[in-house]
This record gives sequence, structure tokens and C-alpha cells, in this order.
Amino acid sequence: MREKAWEVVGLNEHEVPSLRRQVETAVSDAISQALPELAGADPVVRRSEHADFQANAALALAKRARRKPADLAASVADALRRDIGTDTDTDADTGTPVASVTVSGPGFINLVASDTALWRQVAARLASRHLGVGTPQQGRRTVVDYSGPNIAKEMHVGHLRTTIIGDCLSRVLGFLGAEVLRQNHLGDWGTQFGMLIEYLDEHPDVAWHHDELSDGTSTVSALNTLYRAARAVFDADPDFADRARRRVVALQAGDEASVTRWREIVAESEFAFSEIYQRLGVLLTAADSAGESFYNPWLPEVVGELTQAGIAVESDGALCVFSAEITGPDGEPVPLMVRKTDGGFGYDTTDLATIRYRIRDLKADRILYVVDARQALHFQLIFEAARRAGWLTDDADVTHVSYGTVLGPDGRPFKTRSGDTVKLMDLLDTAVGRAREVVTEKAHDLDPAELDQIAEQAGIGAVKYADLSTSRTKDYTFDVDRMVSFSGNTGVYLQYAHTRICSILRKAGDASAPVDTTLAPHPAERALILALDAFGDTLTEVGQTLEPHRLCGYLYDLAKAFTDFYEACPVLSVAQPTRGNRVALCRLSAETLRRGLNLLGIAAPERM
RNA sequence: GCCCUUGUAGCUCAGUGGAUAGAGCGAUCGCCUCCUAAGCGAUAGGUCGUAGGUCCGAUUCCUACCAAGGGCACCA
Repeated sequence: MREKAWEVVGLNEHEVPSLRRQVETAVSDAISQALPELAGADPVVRRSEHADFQANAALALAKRARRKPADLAASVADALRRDIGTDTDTDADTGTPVASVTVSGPGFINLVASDTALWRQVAARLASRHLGVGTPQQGRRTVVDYSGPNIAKEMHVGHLRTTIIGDCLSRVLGFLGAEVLRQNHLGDWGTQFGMLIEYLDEHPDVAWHHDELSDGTSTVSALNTLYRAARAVFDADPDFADRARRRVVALQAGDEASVTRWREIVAESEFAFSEIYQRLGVLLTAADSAGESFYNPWLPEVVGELTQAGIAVESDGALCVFSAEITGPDGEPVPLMVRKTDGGFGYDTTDLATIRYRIRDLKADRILYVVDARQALHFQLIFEAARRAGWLTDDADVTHVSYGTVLGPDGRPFKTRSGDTVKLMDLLDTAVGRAREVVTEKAHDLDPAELDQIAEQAGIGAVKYADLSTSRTKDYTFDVDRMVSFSGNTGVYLQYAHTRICSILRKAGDASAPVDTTLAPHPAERALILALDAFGDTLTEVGQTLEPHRLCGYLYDLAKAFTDFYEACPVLSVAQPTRGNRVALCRLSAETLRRGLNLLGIAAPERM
């Protein structure tokens, strides 16, 4: 045996192919050898309950090969065994990762990875800067449109999913090498501002700037209240309603005083949003804002282009783009309304200007709209129109990353008892408050400041994990108690696993011992290594499917695998070289969990 | 009327063209001289909406139906 001990010297940039990929290659090669006419067929390698992996290719290929699946499997298995035979004479670095092959059932090929290969993966990932994860999204310029709160309105639970899912996808795609451009499509334009500006002007005494308000009241909260007051006056007082309408016209015409006041409202609102984003650990900043008003200057040009191309046509006094694919209840094509009868522009036009800008000016290769599923038809129409206009071509990939509605316990869209939506800040306060109770109760000699910080991290993490861990497309039932529960499959479970590892590593002292690849791993070690090794494959999948819940599921499985290891394999009390290998496993587990949590946008405290 | 999404354990949800469909919560019973018990083990709980079809094999793919939710012109 010429096994070399893997020394971790500085980090390299190497991608480390997973064992599963290596096994796929080995099985593919074996298929080519045993059955040249079937070369290139999918080896159908999966994780297995009966071995480390199983290859199901024989079952699928039997008909094409006109052989019994079991015979076919036996031939492929023989070819795989020949590789194992030669491996003892060659450098282990390039040999097959497979140690044994058996055929069972109707033609399943069960594959066990070699002990050496398992430990080699651990060492190689520890030595790599990105845990050996590759960059399949390298260089892909990806616009991620998410969050999109409305100016002068409070963010509520309805904004949670778009904000958190969009942020997670930004992080994952960025980690996989994409050039991510975050875009916050603020609702910062519309007739409601006329009313609000007029009201503020007529009541100069009311406080609403963030530096005038008492703690616990946000600018948007104050503006929200003022907006409702304005609305009430608008409905009750025809003279005020007239002045408000004139104010809309003035604002749209660029009247200086009105525009200044509008800018002030936008800036104050963005200040409030940034407080929420910071608390949530969301990467969005004011630099990512490109709201509806940003596209205003281009709307006439966009409409002109569509009209000139004959795509937009006059209908009942309005200007519309009629879908060639979809019809409405009357059997007629469904329109996008690019100019209303009164000459105004709605959000159809804004969204067309937006997609044109993202392709033409931002030069996006991929655009993701993280928006409520109810807008599916709208985006279908926008994408269709953009194609017909020639803005959107096959060079760009545009996806509506839709997600389900947040429902209350009654299965209806979520509202509080009073009929209002739940404010996002209130939800976060509740979650952090509950977390503080638990942290206080369990506190392991933490000072008050540390306790506060951990309560914050656990509470916010719980809310985010609850949202990210369920599949995107389904509606989901909002339940504060479940969201802020800290046992079972929750964000806290992952954080807790991480703190336990950190505790071991603190006590282990210098953790840079080399990995001994000749040791036979304990079953719990084997399971943990196989879980750790699948990190990159999981991320690649998330990058393709745009489904963060797969990452949550993976990290939960990983944390469970670590917990099993923790229960079964003492680290500090065993002798070398076992201790060194277990410390290495702890290090890789901690780094993988930390990185995984980071990609979910969840903090990974070292103690709790 | 047409289109989209969803029906899996009491509840909330994963899951896959393949071997015995999983997890958490809730319930019952256990486990801290031992690296953090926010943990672990065990028991209980299922005709994977219904009916057909494709397939060696379907909870997974296809069709129809049933049920729930959503969407389809001047609000965004």
C-alpha cells in the first residue's frame, strides 16, 4: 500500500468531484466495457439503503440489450471488479473509489466505497477553499428580482417569502460562480402618493421622519397611519380629493416641491426597509433598488417600439398587446395594457420596460423573478411580449420563480384577528422574544450581551428556516408557534449541531492533524462522510431547480448524520490516529454547516 | 368556459420510474458520573385524492374525474 497521508497545507481552488460522480463514471466505464453498444447510457447511480450507492442501469437497459437484467448487472459488476483488481497496482489517487460490488434483487448493482476513497474526500474538501464545490454557474450574469416592498407601506408576512427565497438563491448562485445582480423592484410610484404628499403638506406638524419618532415606531409605520388618515379625508372631503388629484398631476409633471417631498418619502421608507433587511440578514441595500419610478422615463419609448412593430394595437381607446397563446373568459386573447384610455401607464408597461432594461442594459444571461404564484399569467404575457418584441431571445433564460401564498390557520390568506396583515417586524420580535426565553433557560454561562445576540440569531434563523424549508410552489400555512419552535427540523437544530462541533473543536486545540486514509470508518463516520460529500451536488441542484428547500433538507440530514456520529464516536477521548480523523470530520462538518447556513442566510453562532 | 397550482401519517411537510414510502410536531415509554439533553432511542400511526393507461416495475409518467386554492382589460 502506498497511501499517503493528506497534509492540509494552505487552501487550494480545486473542485472535488463527489464520490457519487466518481461512482457514476466508474459504472459508465464498466457499461462501456461490458456492453459497448450501450456506451453512454445513464448509469442511474443513487444512494442506497443496502450499500453506499446502487446502480439501477441494468434494469433500464435490459430490454435494449435483449438480456435479463440480472445477467446484465452481473456483466457490469464483473467489469467493475476488474477495475478494483487493477487498482491495487496503481496510484490510489486515480483508482476507482469502489471497494466491492454485488448484484441483488432483479438487477440492482450495490456499490460500497473504499475506506481510502472516503477519507480522501474528507481531506481533499478540507484542503479546498470552497469545500471542493465547483462553479457550474461561472460567469452567468443573473438578475434576481426579489422583495419589492411598497414605499410608505409596512413590510408584512407577505414579503417574507420573496425576500428570503430571493436572497438565498442570490447567495447560492453567487457561490456557484454566477455574477448576481440583485434588483429590488420597489413600489415607489402611483396615484396614492398624490394623496399622501398633499396630506403631509397640509399637516406639517405630524412626525414621520425616522429621527423624529420614538423607538419602536418606524417611518413606514407612521406613513402607513398617515396614509390611512389621508384616505379617510380623501373619501370624506371632495375638496381635499380634488387637491390630491391635482397633486398627482403635479408630481407626474415633475413639480419640484412635490417631487422633493416624494423623494423624501422614498428615502425614509428605504431607511425602514434597510433596518428590516439588516435584521433579517438580507443582502439587499439601497444600491440594489430599481423601483417602478426608475423605468418611468422609458415608458413612452417602450410603447412606441411596440406600436411601431405592430405588436401593440389600439383597443377600446387603450393600447394593448394581445397574447397569441392565451384567451380569457370571453374566448378572446388576453391583453397586456401598455397604455390606458386616459393615456397613463400601468405596471404592464413598467414590467416590459424592466425586462427590456435587464436584457439590453444589464446584459443579463438569466433573470429570476421571485414573485407570488398568482402573477404567473402576468409574467407569461410579459415574457411572450418581450419575445415578440425581440428583446428576449434564446440567449437569455427568464424564469418566474413563483411561490405559494401564505395562509392563516383557517386556510385563508393570512390576516390577524383585526383583519390586518401581520407586520414583519412584529413577527421577528415575537420569534426573538420566544428564542430569548429558551436561550435564557438553557444558558450555558453566557453573558447578557451574548445571550441577546444568540436569541436574535436563533429567532431570526427559525423564521427564515421555516419559510425556506418548505417547497416553494405550495401555499403554506403560517403558524407562529411552529415557526418559532426550536426542536426537531428547525433552523435551531442546525445551529445547535454547529455549536456542538465548535465546542469539540475548541477543546481539541490544534486541529490540523493529517487524515489517515487507511482507517476503517465507523458506520456513523461513513454515513457522515457520505453526507458531507454530497454538499456540492446539492448546491448544483439548487442552482438548477431554484429550490432552497433542497438545501434545507440536505443540511438537516447532515446535522442528523453529525448527531449520530456525536452519539456514537467520542472524539477527544480516543487515541491517534482515530482522534485526528474525527477532528477532521468535525472540522469539515462545521465548515459545511456554516457555509450551508450562510447560503440560507442564517447565522451560525459558536455557542448557544 | 379556459388556464395554473395543490391533494402522501391526527397536524405541518419531505420524497423517488425501482428493493420495506420518510421526517418533524403531537401521543406513550425510556436515556444526562461521559465532547452542550435546543439532543438520542423505542412504540403507535398510511388503500400516497379516485379510476383507467404506459411499463418488467407507478406514490412518481400520461389521460379522465373529484376536491381545495388561484388567475383571466384600464388596481398594482
